[in-house]
Amino acid sequence: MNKTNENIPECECHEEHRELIEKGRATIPETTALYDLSDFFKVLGDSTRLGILFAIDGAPMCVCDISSALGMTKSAVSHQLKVLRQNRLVKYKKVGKNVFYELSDDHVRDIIEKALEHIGE
Amino acid sequence: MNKTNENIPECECHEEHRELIEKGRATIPETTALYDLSDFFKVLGDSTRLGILFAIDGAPMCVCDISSALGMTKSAVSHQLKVLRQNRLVKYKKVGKNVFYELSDDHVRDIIEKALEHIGE
DNA sequence: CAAACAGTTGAACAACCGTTCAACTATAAA
DNA sequence: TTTATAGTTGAACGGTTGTTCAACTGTTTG
Repeated sequence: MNKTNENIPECECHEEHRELIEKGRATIPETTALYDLSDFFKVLGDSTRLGILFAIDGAPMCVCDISSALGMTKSAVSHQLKVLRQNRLVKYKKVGKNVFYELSDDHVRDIIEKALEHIGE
Repeated sequence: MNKTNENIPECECHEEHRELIEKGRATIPETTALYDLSDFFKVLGDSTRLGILFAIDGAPMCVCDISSALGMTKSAVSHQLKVLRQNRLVKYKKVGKNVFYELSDDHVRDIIEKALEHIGE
């Protein structure tokens, strides 16, 4: 027979596994920290944003140049730069008509490098 | 006057910045590698999947226990475990009626730790 | 001043994604 | 073999997200 509206869980293993469950639950960060972490990875989970980060790694670039390097419109790039700005992954300087973007610190580079190592296997 | 259908980019800085653009473009990995990388981060960019990874860090857990630890239905957890399986972030063993999941290697732990460091600032 | 250019922004649309629901498989117990 | 439990799966629904389009701001140049 089918249970509609499957409830949160109440399986037999709970008797023996209660400790395990508690231990598992204890290692999960609090909700807000978990959301912060997933939000951070979400920002890196887009090829356009990653492309921008790679492009400006080494030397700062203006929006137009980034657009050119990626082969995308300035608008699309600007929208993604906003996301990167809001999440503190890039910083920028206004120089005349141009806005130059660069990586905000080395942490991000490290994380991306570690991820590339992980994939290359 | 407004340019509808904004084209890829053709700004003045291109004359002087041509080298910079080429350099930027050169540091961007090829398209498939960029997609692999963003796909990897996409997998980590969900609080449910992160929760699962934290829960099973240390000791393998069955689906029902993971569901209990997260306070979610088995179905929702199973769907996300499938994503984690397909991306080689977890491995599993069948024992009787249960399926025990654990982290597939230490790489992921390192990356998550680095990301937590980055956020805590 | 006006014109041109760099960049930003909001609305809209389509594509994507996570959860729910219902049904299914498989193993274990009665 | 029948029943109950653990887990998986596909469809559907609603919310999110990335790009496009059009309009806008601000700076420089003529």
